[in-house]
Amino acid sequence: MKNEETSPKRTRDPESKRAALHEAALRQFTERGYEHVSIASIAKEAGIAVGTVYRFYENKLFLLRAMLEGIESDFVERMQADWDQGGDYSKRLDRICEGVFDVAKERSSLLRLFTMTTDVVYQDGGLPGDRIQQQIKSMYREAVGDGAFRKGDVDMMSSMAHGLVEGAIMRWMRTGAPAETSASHELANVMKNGFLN
Amino acid sequence: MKNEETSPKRTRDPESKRAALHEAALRQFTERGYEHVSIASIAKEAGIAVGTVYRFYENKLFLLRAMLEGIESDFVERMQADWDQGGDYSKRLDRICEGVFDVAKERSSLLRLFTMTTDVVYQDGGLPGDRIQQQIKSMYREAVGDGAFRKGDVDMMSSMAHGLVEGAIMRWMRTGAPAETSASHELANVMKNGFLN
Amino acid sequence: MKNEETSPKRTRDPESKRAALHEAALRQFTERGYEHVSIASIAKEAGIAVGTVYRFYENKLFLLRAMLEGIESDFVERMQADWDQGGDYSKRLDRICEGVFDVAKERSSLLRLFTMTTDVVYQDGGLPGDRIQQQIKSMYREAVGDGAFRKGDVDMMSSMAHGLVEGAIMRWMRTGAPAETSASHELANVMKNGFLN
Amino acid sequence: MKNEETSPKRTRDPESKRAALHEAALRQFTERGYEHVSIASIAKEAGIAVGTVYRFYENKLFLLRAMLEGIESDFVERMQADWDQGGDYSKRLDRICEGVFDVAKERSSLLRLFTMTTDVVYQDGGLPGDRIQQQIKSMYREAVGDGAFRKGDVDMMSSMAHGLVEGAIMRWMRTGAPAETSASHELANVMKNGFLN
DNA sequence: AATGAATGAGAGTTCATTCAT
DNA sequence: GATGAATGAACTCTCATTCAT
Repeated sequence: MKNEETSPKRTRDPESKRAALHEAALRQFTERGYEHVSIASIAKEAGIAVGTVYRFYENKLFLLRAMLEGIESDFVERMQADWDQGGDYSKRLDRICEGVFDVAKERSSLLRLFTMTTDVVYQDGGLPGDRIQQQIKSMYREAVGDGAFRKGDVDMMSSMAHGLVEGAIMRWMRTGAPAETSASHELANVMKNGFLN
Repeated sequence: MKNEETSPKRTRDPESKRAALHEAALRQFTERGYEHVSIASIAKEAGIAVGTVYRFYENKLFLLRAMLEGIESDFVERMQADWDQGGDYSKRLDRICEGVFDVAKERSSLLRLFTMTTDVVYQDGGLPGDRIQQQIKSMYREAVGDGAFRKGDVDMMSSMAHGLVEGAIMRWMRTGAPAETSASHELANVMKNGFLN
Repeated sequence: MKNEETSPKRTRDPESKRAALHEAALRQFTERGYEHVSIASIAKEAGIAVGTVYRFYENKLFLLRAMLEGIESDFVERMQADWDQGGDYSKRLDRICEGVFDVAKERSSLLRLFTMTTDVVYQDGGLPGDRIQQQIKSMYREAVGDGAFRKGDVDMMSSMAHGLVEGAIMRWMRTGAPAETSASHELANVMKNGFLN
Repeated sequence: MKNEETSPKRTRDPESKRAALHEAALRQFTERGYEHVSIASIAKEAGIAVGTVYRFYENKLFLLRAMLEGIESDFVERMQADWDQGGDYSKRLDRICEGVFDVAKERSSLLRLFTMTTDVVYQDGGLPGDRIQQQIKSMYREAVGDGAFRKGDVDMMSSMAHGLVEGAIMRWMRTGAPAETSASHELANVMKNGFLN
């Protein structure tokens, strides 16, 4: 069953195909932008037929969404987990800042794609990042209830917090500097000064 | 300003044409997304011929860029002006925060477009917002030199500041709440706590 | 006839599969038109695999032809049988007219399909209906030889007779009115007046 | 302005283009069937660009319909005119039978197409030929009111009359025999015997 | 014999751009 | 300068057919 790349046709297991498809799509979407990438060109790079793409995903947009879906969850879940470890709020912020950089590192290509495709993915008024925003908001509310965070319009405060994190990560993504640990420390500091009582 | 109000279409004045073109393009780009808007449909709404669009702009992308160009400058210039009025840094931050909301308000449609088209405008690695980022960075550097701002990786710090502002404005853009003044106060507070020594 | 009614799908008996195939194809062709029905969708409704369709018929067109083939034979054979019972020509026409409505009734779905697919089935210059036409022609010739039918260009006369029958049946198919018996009487009357000496 | 076929691009008046388009479409639809003809191939034969086809017609089906539209009117109008000349009903039938063969002759290619495309043009339950059918029905009713035609289910009678005419014309279309005059006489005879009192 | 995943040619349609008028 | 008809490359998506399992 170990096909040696000799017979290009009708072989390989579905999951390796899906992986190749994602990989090719990710690379091309990131480099040229969703709208400028054709299914044909993705299929070609992935080594599958055009029709096969449509066995995996109903259409081009669903392909993009499927790829993006994971990353938002990754952030949300990691933040939740870090938060739930408890401890004082300063400690929590430290952990969360570390956590988001971890996820960003692991998923850097996808993250880049995530930030590129605003106008295409969510047409219903939703925005990519909304789930993360929600997560931040609920943590914020809890912390305010505990008297740990400064008061203010919750939506506005959590949106700013979200922007702060995004800014930090975007910066780090572009050059890798400052190193991850240092970056997460700087972020945590500003968060504490900006939002902690 | 000397439009006769008699025949709104077929205006002979080129600048009124350009204005109509921008208006139509802005509306359609914002509503349907750059890629899904055709030159023909913009031209029609603007009351000019397809070919005439190409007298104004070399191609579709140049039209978009031209429209976007202004808004980044508007922010940069306003921030610079507010900054240059001097005074202590806390005062400056107050002014700048007010200023950005002013610009955001005046240019809200364009700003929306600005945040929608990430993947289309800059393919060379540049990002929309880079000029604003630069502006923040240079102000940040100056303030650190004066001992007013906390030290840190300048790129990271200014990128976070940028994110913070963006988050605040995005929030405000989506619902108009909290009211402009209040929003700018909240932003200014977080900025002072987060970045001021 | 030994279907167990237990598991209607995945019958092992090839003929029941063929029947299911025909049934599904008939329904879908009639509803959506030959060209807009996919083999996959027929196979699905019939509860068999796509590949299995190709065990029964070489390709999609052969499937359609096979389905249609039967109905032309049905008409031809019934007309022949009714004619062969002999008696005077007026009686024969009565019988034949009854007969065609009988067949039309039994095979109404197929008949509808038959009238829908003109441009697809016969590309060689033949037309659906040609065999029926031939049958009518040979009966006509015989009746003219006997001095029972009016003379005239045999092809033209039998083609008109064919048209007359078709017109009557089409009318009846669309609404079921007038009732079968009445319809066949009206047809027989016109045939007698029109063609009998 | 008399372009000598020298510059294949961007010339010729719209009507010559539309004519070429119709001609090419008619030929290809007739020969290969609507579904097997691509817009590209029609455009090529017509000497225009694919996109130009879409300037004339919204889509492929509209092209077909536009081509067919005329012929039904031609028949209806001619029948009406012939009928309206008055005289006894026998005379009217003579005239009408001549008339339909005239139209059939003038429009023979279109007529062939008309009879080929049953399943494609009218999806709403209507059938090509329905307007002709209606026309026959209204004439039939009038003649029955005058006591000139045999009584019977009006729908059935007129549908048979329609079938008769169609049968005659189809026959004549296939080989051109018997000659037009003779063909129309035979048709008229059968109509008179079949329907006149 | 039966399956259905895989194929890829080919379809209809769109639209940025050109250029004769 | 302004126009908009014309262009044709390029797109997404479909589906008859094949063939490894």
